[in-house]
Amino acid sequence: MPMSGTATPMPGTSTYDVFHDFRARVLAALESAGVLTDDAAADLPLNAITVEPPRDASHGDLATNAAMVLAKPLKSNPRAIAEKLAEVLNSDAEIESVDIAGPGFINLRLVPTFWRGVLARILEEGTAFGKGVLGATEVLPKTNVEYVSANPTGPMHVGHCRGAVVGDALARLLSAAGYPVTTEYYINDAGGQVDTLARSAFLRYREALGEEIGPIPQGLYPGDYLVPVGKALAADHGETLRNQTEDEWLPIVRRASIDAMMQLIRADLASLNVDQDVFFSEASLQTGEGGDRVAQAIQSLRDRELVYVGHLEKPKGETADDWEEREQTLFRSSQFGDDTDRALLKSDGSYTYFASDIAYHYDKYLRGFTNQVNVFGADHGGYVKRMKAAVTAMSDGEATLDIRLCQLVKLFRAGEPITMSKRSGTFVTLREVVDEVGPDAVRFMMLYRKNDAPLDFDFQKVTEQSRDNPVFYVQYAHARCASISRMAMAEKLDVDLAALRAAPAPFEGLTDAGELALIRLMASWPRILSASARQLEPHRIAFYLHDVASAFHAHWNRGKDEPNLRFVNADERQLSEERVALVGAVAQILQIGLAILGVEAPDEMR
RNA sequence: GCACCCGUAGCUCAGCUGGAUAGAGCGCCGCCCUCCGAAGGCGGAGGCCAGAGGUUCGAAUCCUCUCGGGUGCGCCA
Repeated sequence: MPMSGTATPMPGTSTYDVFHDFRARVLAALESAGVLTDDAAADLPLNAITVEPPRDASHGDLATNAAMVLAKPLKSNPRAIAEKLAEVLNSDAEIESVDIAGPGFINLRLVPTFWRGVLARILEEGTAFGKGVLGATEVLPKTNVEYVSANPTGPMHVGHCRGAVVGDALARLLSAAGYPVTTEYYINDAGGQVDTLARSAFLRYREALGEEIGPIPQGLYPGDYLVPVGKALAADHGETLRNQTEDEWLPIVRRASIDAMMQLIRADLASLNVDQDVFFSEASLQTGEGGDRVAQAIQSLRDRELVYVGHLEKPKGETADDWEEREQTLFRSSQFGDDTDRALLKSDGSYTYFASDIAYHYDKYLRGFTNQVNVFGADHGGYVKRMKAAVTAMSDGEATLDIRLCQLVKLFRAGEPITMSKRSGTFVTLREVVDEVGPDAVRFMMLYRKNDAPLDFDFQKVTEQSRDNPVFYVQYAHARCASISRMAMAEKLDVDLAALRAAPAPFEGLTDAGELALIRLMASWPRILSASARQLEPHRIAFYLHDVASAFHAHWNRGKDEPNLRFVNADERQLSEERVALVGAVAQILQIGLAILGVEAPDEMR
């Protein structure tokens, strides 16, 4: 086997992580160097010891801060510790050189054989490489990712797009890292807006029966998408609804309209390759089999003495000119970090949206989700504290809620901003965007930015086939890999991975710095995946893939000036096979990463 | 007024939850195709990390304040 002795992964780890491996070696070296004694170790900040890639590759392959971290508690100086440590590390056959640099960094350079062994390992793990990194070393909580949750009152618009993509990628990311994940859409089908929807649809129903309805009155939804709903109602119910009172027809029309809107929405989501596991109805919280779940959730807060009747102070904003003081049923969210307590009941005694949402999150907790993640638009930022407060309160701190806010997306066409307004009808739907640029471009661009940074989306740029366009750039790298494999086939190369791995000195032909750099970059994948999942930051995957693509394109181009570096060379069959295997590994990493982003990895882009 | 987010190259943004000389793309300047996909690559110029204090071996990163931009602010959903 290529990996000898100490190179075995950490116990229980299913995927190979160089950084874990060498962190363990550093800790072991600290012991044998006499730096760590059993009784001293307990008090030392061992968790702060990291093994990372150095910022500048010229420093080496790996760097550790161990000496700097330990210097103070051991009342020693970093260099002294580093020197002791270096001596031990130097005896590791897989470490080529140990350098002490800067304030006390220890830089390790590993022997090329080691990196070739890593390549063998990566190829052996295949598309499972990196999978479950976090789950292998700890028990991960049952996780629920809720996203989109747009009101079921019409088709989705671009504003929903980012949340949909981020939520979906987040779920894929967490799942890849080993979390048991369920994705969910919360249907807001209980508020006043669905009654408005029903009245709007009822108008379309009368229209379908031949009535002249004229312009759609203010306050109702004017969109054409309700026309088919009206026709369907006419077909199903004929004249009967028209002769009923609103109390009679409203629930019927509402049900039908919501169902129709959810069909629209789910089709929109499907066009982006988004499909949640669970669609949870807000209305079912009150009318479902479990009785009034909202009342139960409020009761659970009451049991914790977190509900009271009181008054809120007048807010300072401009919005409160018609303020009048009222007595309200309130939740003590301020005990959990919120700015003020929040209302659970309206003055007419009905539940607030917040109360329903508490019940919904309580329900998720009762279903076992102690790790909850919500993706919201930035305009719901004010809602974050109270919701987190509620989850903490109801679960007595057992469950955590993370909320990712997505900032606005600004649309451009060739650098010119596209102004959107519902009034003027220049209102861009999600479907229009996907139809024009395709799901891959939409998804990648939405993920090629931190979710809390605003995003400019230029229709022209994202369809451009050039390196300006990161979607294309990464996909092109994959297509290029595939092209090389085709070339290898044409040359009748027999790339037998098992045989290559089993060779006495696997991949010994891979000696070029560019080849080894690619292996090193690929070796950092588990680290990228775990950091990305821990931080709930799918954009890191996108940037990493861009790095991989860049390193690959760069190396590919070197083959133009130096033909001996080309991957496929008919005269060097063994070497070519090893290189094609390397290319296969690059393609594999790109596939794994793109799958998390939900973007295709095409074999051709002609 | 308060809360949350943001402020990094001319522009758009990364910066691995405190590490070494702060990076990439665009734009600008100069190069590389009888060659595995030039739909690509290489090199150059370009920075007081908004500002001021603080924490420590070490700060773009953490804390405080100031300035500037965004979002939101009693029963809507």
